[in-house]
Amino acid sequence: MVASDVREALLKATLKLFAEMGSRGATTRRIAQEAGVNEVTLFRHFPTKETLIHAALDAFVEQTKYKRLPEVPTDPTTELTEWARDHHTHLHKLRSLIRTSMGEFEEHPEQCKQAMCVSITINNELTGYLADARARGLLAADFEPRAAAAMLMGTLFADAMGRDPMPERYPYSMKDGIELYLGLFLRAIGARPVNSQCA
Amino acid sequence: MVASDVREALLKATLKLFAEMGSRGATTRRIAQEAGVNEVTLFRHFPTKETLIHAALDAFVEQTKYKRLPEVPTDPTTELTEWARDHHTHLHKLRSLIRTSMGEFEEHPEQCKQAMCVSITINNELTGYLADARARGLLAADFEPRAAAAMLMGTLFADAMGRDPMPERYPYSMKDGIELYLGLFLRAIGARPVNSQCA
DNA sequence: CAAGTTAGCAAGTAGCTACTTGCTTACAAG
DNA sequence: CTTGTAAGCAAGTAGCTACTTGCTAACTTG
Repeated sequence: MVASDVREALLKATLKLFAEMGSRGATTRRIAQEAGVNEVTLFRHFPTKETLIHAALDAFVEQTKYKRLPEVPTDPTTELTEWARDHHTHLHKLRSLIRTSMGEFEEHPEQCKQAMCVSITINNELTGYLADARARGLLAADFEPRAAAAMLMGTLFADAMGRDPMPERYPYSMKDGIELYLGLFLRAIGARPVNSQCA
Repeated sequence: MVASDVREALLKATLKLFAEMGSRGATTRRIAQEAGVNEVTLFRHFPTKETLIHAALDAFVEQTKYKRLPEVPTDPTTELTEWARDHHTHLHKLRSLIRTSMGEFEEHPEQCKQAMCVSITINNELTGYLADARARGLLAADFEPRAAAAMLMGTLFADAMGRDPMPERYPYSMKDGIELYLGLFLRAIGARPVNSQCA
């Protein structure tokens, strides 16, 4: 086993255990065992547990890929629906990690911010897209792109985080939910609805 | 000090420390110190730490009060705006506790559900209100109340949870945010907007 | 073949964890 | 005044925590 393999195995194991039980629960013993290496080896690669967790989150953020919105908006209804589906899938896959990171905000604010920085980028991109589409006359003229972005992302976020703790609140499927949310959202921002009665 | 005072102090201290550092971080030693009692006294009142945390969350849920929507909807714009303001304040006050509980879902799902049960009730109430208002012709006829409720609550939830870890995403004040969200939401569900151009 | 690197292993550090035991003190009710 | 209850305190349990030390085995590279 090459040194870089050990390092990678440790980062992967750390991310998994961190998502499952937080930084207190992800003990060096458990991480080493999950990675299949000796605990001493862990400390030869990372001086402290804190360093290891930081590196694991860093590596995770760096390798994260997300679907980008088109630079030039042409069909908000289609483009936003497709984007929302992808973003929700992304959030749902990472729900444990996100919940754990946010849950540790009080104790480790920097660590939490580190994990959340991707969503800030995505939020900015969505805001920019909405502003562009509005400027091009594809949407209503009188809405605030930042708030609309917060609304769509917040809705998807809450759905992805809340589905397993509160299934009663989400009786419809993820797929149906996104369609329903998008229907409402598109009407809110004045996009061309499928059955337009008004504009 | 009466026995019930000790019990209450322990429950209060437990809730505070649990919100700050989760069930692993809220050690019996710290809880006892925060409550101003001896650690042995803690175990005389609660056989295990688990029991104590459960009781603390139980007491919290029981004493939680929230603003109710009117049973008969008459003015959705005003009523929902007022409700949203109150609900957001409520979420924001409890953000640490909510984040921590959700962060521990993987390890303690029942404990998480216990803390989240209030929001299920609130969600049902909002859904009912929207359905009633729609049936009375105060809103558009073609939206899904469950999805709309999830959207409004999700937006407020994400705002309240995300404001301190990601201030960049919420450059506007809480008060302004709610107004912006409500403007969008009311248009989505076809409520009488303040400056109507269409219906 | 020699030298350096990397890992495993056994053991040990000091400190924290939930929880227990035995004894003492304070107070309130009969 | 006596009795029961609730609390404090000191000490101890067994086990886990991050992290260290010293030594050995395997592999790679010059």
